[in-house]
Amino acid sequence: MRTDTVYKKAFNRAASMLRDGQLVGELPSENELRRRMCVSRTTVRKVLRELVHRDLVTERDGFKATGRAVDDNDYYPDVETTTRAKHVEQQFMEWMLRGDTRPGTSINELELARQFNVATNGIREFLIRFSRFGLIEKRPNTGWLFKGFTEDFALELFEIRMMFELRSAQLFSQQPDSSPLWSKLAALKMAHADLLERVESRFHDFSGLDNRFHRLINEASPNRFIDDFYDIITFIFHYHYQWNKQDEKQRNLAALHEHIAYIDALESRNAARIEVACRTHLASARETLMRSLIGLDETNIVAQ
Amino acid sequence: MRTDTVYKKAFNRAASMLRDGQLVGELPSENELRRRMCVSRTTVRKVLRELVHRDLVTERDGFKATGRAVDDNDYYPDVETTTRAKHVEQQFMEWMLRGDTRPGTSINELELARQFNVATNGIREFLIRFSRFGLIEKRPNTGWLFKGFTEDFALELFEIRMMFELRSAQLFSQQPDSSPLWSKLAALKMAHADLLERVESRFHDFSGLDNRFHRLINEASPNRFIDDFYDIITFIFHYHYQWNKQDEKQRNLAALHEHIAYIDALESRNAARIEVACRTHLASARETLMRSLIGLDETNIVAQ
DNA sequence: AACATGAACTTTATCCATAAAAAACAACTT
DNA sequence: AAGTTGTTTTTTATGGATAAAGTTCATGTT
Repeated sequence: MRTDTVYKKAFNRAASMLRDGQLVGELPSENELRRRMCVSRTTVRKVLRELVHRDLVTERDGFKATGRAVDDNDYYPDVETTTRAKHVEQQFMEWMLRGDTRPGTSINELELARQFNVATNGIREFLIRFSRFGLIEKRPNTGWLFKGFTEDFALELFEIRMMFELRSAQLFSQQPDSSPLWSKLAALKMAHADLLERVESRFHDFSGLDNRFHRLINEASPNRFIDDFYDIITFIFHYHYQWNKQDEKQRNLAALHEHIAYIDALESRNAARIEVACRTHLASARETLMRSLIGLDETNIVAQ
Repeated sequence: MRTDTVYKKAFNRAASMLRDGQLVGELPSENELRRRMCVSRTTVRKVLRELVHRDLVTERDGFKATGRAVDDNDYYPDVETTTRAKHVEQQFMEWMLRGDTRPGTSINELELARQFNVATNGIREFLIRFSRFGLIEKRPNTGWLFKGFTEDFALELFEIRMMFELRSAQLFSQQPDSSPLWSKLAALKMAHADLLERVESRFHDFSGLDNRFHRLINEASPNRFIDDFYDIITFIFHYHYQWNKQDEKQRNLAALHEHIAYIDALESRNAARIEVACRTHLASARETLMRSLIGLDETNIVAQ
């Protein structure tokens, strides 16, 4: 059966809106709510029904208004708001990056399905989606081959990333002064400076900034293939560093400085300077990844 | 039910082997056949059973030998040797490229499933696979958006292609003299010269050559992301030109000459010359595609 | 006419079932 | 021991069913 995660997530969102006063007194129309919550009216109605049922919203002669205060345990737990597909993704990534899955291992849909407690269909769909990341390969009628999260992979990934980023950075710098992206860049520079001051406690915020920065650079002259490639990077890094926190503060601090230099270079519009700053930053990111891959390897060897 | 296309294709292959004398007298072992036909022994046995049943192979005391001559209608028809997934692919590509599917159209899994006569699962898997081509986009819980086989698409595609190919061509030219790829390149040059002589009748053969050439260039310093990207190109061109044959001979003739110039440039190992030849060739390929896109557009407008 | 709610209908996300194909096991033969 | 064939087990490719979510239609209000 299809999960009702959409409803539950919407419900939680509605509860939050009630709690922090985004909804007071009489409720807006179903259509208005639908727009605000980005779900269909059918789902809005289901949420409303439950809100009324729990007295979080009162209904009198068809008029709905806020009811009793929202409690912490009115919320559905997080697991229940996560799609099956997302679950598969998370479990697979953990299996791949955390477990001792070695390059050359073959992946068995049925086995994963049993392990993750989903139908084989879900596994297969995930694997098809995931195959674009270059880490697995389909062999028809037979299964999938795990090629390994290896040094080679990192090198190939960064080779492309370097090409794309150099291209985008140069194009970015060639924009007219009138482009609104310049002020976005300035804002981002400020955000970097801010974070730098609070880095001791907030170094986790870096990854969001990193993402915004690299996406901004691509915005100047968009290319869907470059965007897609950046999705791969984001995805891989998200999961990899989620389970590999060594030196995180250190790493992020260094990257912050590199970004600032890189932004300065962009603002200077000096092609050579941009190239240096860009190369420096990416080379450093690559080294960081490579180092952590070797770390991973050793962990696995020890764990065996 | 799963189709038995693997078996039927294997059967046809076995029939061909019998027909053109690759199998005479006593048959090799099941394992040997399995290896030659790239299927499991289970399938080989099924094929053998049917061959015996049809007297194409005789069996006496467990010894099998070739039997009566193979007839044209011993073969299973082509449709029956094509996987459902492949069918979906073909029908979808036709629907997209041939029909008057306009950018912005939304794609409905259920409708396609009915139209192509397959389960929705198959459609969905195809769409997930196809989404990497940058022509469609998934909107969760809602469906897919067809972004259009447009000029933008072609431009973005060729921008990346240019970057990749320039990179690969330079790296190719920097290989040591001892690399076996040089002789492969020489062979390919010969094949081009050959084709050039017979171009009047055999111009269709160009696309195979084109593929071999561009893949060879990538072989010098492989990168999985570049390979994957080349898959996109191959796929798109395959279907696009399958239904768009205008000027085919003309086009291929021009491309043949460009290839030869490009190969000469590679052999000269002169970076500047390589860059020029590569750019020239790709620019021309891009123009061809763009022209045919405009043609497509007009056809659609007229057809409406 | 523009918006609300209710109800009916359609499509997506998900699970389950099963024949075909692959892989593993077993028992022989050279 | 290495290679055969026969048998059993496992896995993949595909179809089918259904609750949840989205969309459309109908009817009623301001």
